[in-house]
Amino acid sequence: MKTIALLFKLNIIFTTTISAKHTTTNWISMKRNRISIKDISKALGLSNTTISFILNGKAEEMRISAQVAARVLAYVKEVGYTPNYLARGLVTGKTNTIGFIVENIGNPFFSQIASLIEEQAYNNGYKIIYSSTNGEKAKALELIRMFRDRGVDGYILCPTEGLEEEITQLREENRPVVLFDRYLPAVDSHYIGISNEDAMYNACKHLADKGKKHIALITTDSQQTQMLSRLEGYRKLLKERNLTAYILSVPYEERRERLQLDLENFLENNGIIDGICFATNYLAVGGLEVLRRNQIKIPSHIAVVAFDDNEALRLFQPGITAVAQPLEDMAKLIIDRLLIDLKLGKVTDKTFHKELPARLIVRESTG
Amino acid sequence: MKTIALLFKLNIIFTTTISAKHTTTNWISMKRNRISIKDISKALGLSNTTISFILNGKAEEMRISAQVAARVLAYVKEVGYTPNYLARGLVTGKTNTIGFIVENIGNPFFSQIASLIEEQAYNNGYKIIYSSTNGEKAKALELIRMFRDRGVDGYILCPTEGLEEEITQLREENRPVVLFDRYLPAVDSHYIGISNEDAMYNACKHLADKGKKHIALITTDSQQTQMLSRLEGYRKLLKERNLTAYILSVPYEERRERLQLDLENFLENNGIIDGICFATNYLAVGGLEVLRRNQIKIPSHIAVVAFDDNEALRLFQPGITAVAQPLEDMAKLIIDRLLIDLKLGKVTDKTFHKELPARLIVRESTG
DNA sequence: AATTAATGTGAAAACGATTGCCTTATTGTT
DNA sequence: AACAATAAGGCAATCGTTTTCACATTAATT
Repeated sequence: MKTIALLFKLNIIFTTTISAKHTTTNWISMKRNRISIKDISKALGLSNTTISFILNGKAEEMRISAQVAARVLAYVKEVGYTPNYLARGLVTGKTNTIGFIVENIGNPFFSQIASLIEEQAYNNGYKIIYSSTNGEKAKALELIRMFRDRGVDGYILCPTEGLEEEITQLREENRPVVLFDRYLPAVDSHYIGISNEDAMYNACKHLADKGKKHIALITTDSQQTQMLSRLEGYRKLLKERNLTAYILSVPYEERRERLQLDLENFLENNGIIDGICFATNYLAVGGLEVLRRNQIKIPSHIAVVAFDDNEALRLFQPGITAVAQPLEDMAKLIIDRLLIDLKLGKVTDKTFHKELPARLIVRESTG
Repeated sequence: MKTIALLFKLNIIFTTTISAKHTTTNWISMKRNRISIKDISKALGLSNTTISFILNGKAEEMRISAQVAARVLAYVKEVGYTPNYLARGLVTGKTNTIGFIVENIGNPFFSQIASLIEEQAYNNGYKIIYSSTNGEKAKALELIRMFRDRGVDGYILCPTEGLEEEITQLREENRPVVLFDRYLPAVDSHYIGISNEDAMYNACKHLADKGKKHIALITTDSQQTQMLSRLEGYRKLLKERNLTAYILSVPYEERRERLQLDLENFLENNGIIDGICFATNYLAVGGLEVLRRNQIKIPSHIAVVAFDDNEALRLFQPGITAVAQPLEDMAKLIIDRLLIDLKLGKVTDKTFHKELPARLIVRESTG
């Protein structure tokens, strides 16, 4: 027992610090106040070259004397110089920026992996520029081009369908690309994902092993590879157990609006269903709401398995068994792979295509 | 069922362009293949100036003849020229980029608002660079500086404590800043948030109205304004109803690890508690797990209200009443405000300080 | 016819780095 | 003493734009 209560001082701590600086310039221009290499070289009676070499750790290599180097570094620290990345990028063609394109950053799956990728990128000196496609090809294309125009060094993409040409193009231009979550069969590119077929197979198997005979798959009609593989996994299990398939395929474009109604109809028309696999997280969340509204008992009446795990599922009562993707591992592989190409300065010829195993988190204790 | 397969012509479109320049270098360098203004002016027998003016819509203003303009635009479209933003940024000092700093993009509250902000920014021609502070001042400072070095035009910050000087500095340099979720009392800056005190007051009131007499607040020891205000709201209601305060203040730094144990102890030592307000979303999620593990009946034994609404709470059974922040409105206000300063080219003297009302979503039907 | 005023363009200087190639000591060799 | 080799740094071009002037036509004015 500790904590509790406490006095909360409404802190006025900082009032002193605020006033002092920038008294002379009543200028209204911004940016002009930043110190540049030229300022440094002038102040120290050296050349830009020398400063630049020292700043880039090439002092020895370029035979700059240790004293000069020390003097420069000291001065740089003193005046708090930091390089202008735009200028540097202009000449080097590198920006230390990675373009990160997801379907929707508001989706927990993407935001979590984003969080992990961001951290790793950051640790390697890279910043992230991100944007969401909402699954629209047009937006995705626009984003890729915009990123290119801004000189991002590499791309992490959750591709929409129809991006084949553009991605091929990127690779031809020697711009490192890593796809994740899904890939494009017609394009040879690095890809990190999970073994969706196995994962879904296991998920369904779990239901079957619990004695469920009429297992449905709730999915979308999108042709994204991860969805197709999950479908395959479902099919495989059904075939193995000689079960009938019940598939509800919600139109991808209207997945938000239609899910609820479509699912209700589907269940009504297929009263025999006693198990459901949701092929992705938003379907699971929306679907569980429907089940609840219709007072369907889980898992006795219908048992449920969801793809992707997250807070919502973790807290759901009764426990929902879920397929958890190894987010940390994926993030690490993605970044590592991208960094290899980035360091190399060109796209490697052999593409890396890795599918990690997913983990089935069994939650319902009661059968 | 359609698609799949297709033939993707491995386009050789660019091979011509690539060879022409830098023939000497049999370099494998990238980027050199992009067409520049200079290429255009050369090809069309015009000057860079003319091209630039036309491209920037200043053709009329600069009295470029309509025919020339048309010719240039046609050619530009034909060769698919797009400007190099780095070069442009170097001279204009603008990058059309907004730095977006949140506590953790993996947190649904932040990722959802990020999604909304991104969309609005995008519609206004701005891109987002984002990063997470994890609540650490040092990381926040580093990020702000990194963003500055990259020449972002404006900042959207969810500030940690201790950022007063840096933010003041930004404003003095005329760099637009908008804070959200919380603000820094010692700094005069734009801020968009919700009326936390009222929101928490109403949340607690809801519990009190349901007859709860021993209402606890689960919060952190952070001095962030939004947390302090929520505490005030809680205090206000208790005072009004003449109730005793039960406050569990989890150390902010160890909020993940300690919450569960601290909460269990807290409840054990205060068996009389019959209502709980969670001051923020991760506390609610973690806390509800504890309540469930301890088989505490909600709301009959302990009634619960959570701050922030999200999928997890929406799905939780029994329904958990929650304080929902008006994310869309906040996002819109944030962007609008930032755009005003951005268009203006300088920081407006009067700061905008807006607290939107939050909505209490009552969920438990049974009392 | 000469001057002025529009019109349309272009030259060149930024912006702030990076980098290939020089220049000048200084030291070492024979 | 003459010359090469090395050490320590500097010059200036370059990246791709934007933007300030200046210049060259042509049309209009007096």
